[in-house]
Amino acid sequence: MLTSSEDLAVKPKSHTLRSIADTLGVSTATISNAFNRPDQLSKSKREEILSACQQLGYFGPNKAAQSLRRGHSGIIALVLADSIDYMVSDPVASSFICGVSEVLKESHSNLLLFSGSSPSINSVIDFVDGFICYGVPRNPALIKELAACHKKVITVDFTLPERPFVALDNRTAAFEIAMQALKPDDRVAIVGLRITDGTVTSKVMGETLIDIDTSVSHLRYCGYVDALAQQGISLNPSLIWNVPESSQAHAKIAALEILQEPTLPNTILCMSDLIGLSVLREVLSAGYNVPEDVKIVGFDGIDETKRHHPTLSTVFQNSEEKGRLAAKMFFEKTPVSQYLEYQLFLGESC
Amino acid sequence: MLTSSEDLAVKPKSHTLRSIADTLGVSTATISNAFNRPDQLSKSKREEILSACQQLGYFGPNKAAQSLRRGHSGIIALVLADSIDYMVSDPVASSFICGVSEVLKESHSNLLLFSGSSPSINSVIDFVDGFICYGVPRNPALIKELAACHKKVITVDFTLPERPFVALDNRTAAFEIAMQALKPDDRVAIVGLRITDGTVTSKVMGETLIDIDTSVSHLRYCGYVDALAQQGISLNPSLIWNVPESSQAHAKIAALEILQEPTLPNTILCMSDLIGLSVLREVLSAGYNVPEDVKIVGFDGIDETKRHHPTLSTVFQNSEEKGRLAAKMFFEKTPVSQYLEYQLFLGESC
DNA sequence: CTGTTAGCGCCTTCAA
DNA sequence: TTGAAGGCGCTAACAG
Repeated sequence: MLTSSEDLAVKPKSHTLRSIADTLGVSTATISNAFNRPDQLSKSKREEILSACQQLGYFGPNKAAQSLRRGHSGIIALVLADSIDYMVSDPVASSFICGVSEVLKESHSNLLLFSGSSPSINSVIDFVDGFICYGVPRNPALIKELAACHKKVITVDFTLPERPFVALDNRTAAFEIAMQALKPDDRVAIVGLRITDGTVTSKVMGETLIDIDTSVSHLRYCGYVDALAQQGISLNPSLIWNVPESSQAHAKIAALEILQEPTLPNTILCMSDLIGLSVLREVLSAGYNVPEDVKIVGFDGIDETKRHHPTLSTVFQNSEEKGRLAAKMFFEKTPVSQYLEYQLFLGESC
Repeated sequence: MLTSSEDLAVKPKSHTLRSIADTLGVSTATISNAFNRPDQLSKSKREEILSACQQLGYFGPNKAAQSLRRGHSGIIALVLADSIDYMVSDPVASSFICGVSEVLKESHSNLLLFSGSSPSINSVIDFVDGFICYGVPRNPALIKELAACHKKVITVDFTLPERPFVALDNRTAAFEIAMQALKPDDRVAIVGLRITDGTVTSKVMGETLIDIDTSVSHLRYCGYVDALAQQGISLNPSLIWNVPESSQAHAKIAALEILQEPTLPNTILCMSDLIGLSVLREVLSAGYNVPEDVKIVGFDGIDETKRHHPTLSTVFQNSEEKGRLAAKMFFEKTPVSQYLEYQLFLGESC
């Protein structure tokens, strides 16, 4: 009596497989099996053990030890292109995250959010079963690490040698939407999203464009240029801006600079809807008419474009579905790369 | 020569502390010390080892093993009130996540996103160093688990016995903003956010309100009721709605129902800005004037309220700062609970 | 169906 | 300064 009440009082420490086995008078394997391999012991014994554990406050084998032993944890890292704070507030990125998390939930896996500007994936690599990589990581070192990494890696909207990916055909989509907007003799400006490594909004001019051939920015840029060529329009190299992230604030700067140009471009190709909407607002509030004076094209198809008037012409992509695809792909034995469907949306902006 | 090139070719397997120690001809402790305790060996030896490891492609001790041994991982779980897909798209929640992630980055910790509707925290408890809990978890079982859990737990916007928390004084804030809006003889409706456990938007009527005394919903409700009492206004119990999550879609349903009421309320107290804005839109598009016919109050102070006209009266809280506070608190040895500042914002909606 | 054992990869006294 | 050894808590063969 005394002893047992003392035991209780003195036990703030948590149980282990071993300690439980001892107090229940069975071997550790039996406890382990009770939790992990129902077929290895009688149903009655199993239930007996499980309920005893419940009573004792033991909720199953330690996951960290389990992960060490088994070599997998059920945690999947989602590597965002940029810092988490930025990505979470981007509607396109957060839709993607939603899609991923939906599938992970079904698979009883957990989501580790990892920033693409972190110094190295090594701080988590041993904890996770692999990586879903959303966009080219801001830190180029991560690209190499992910390429070399021994764990499963799925890339999204860019490619890595030998790795399965899910992506939009950004080049074709950009080409097609631009073709809808462009007329011969248009004076065109491009507002690029992360087409250089610059961290402030500015004209691109001499700067070298970001060098990942398969990056979203590169492909959309090529698509726009393809369309210009097709229409026989020459692009004035001084009318290309770069914004480092898809936000109102950055885009507004570019928009204001465009409005300062000696001759106003009459067509502005933007690499995201957030940028497109921002440019649209500024152009309107400067007193111009859209699309009569200026035509504007966005990209992504975020909800806000539908609520806003004039509506923005854009490429609609289902980011949530993209997330689901990437996550499902993660769990396939032999994943095969996929392109995501998209739709052109012809709005009132051109 | 031959052997070394063969070695290289045959080595797809990754290194361990042991294997590295062997090939370098030192003990495992030395390698471990080189990475973890620079003071335990000569600077020169350390650098020699580190660069050899670099060469070999060994990037330091396995984190999973380290975590098992040391008992901590550098991973912190952020338990969201609801499913991840929903929370990420809520501007208030995502600002909070931003704040948290910002501090975690500085502390070189990683963020595990965990859904409040998960069946149990046990699936991650052994991987993480503790929990930051944003709002009352949808699954009540988690509340108990978190209360009993042996790891560090910080709660946000609700409390758990003996656990440090960061919160807004929701009751006072709700009281104050309601006092600004209310006039004696107002006919008041309340659109509550998760004030019951219902999963669809509907009138509350007989249903019991959510029973966590310290929950946001409960406190805001009390604050509104306090203000009504103060003004001598009686609340018609059939004019209380519950929306299960702060989204346009759900709020719209409540708004439309309110507009169907035989006598239109002239003051609508909403428990979030997303709800408030949605109600505002519906009221306007039904042809009523704001605030002449109907006054509307929101809560949170999200960006969109400033861009929208008429502007919404609301309580502004800095969610990002809240996130930072919670994360900082997590790292303190003896954290002390804190209340977050807030500001009343008097808009054109009342 | 149950128990024994050898590690998973590491850290940390302790002795040399 | 370095090396040897005992676990951290668990799982998967293998015996019994």
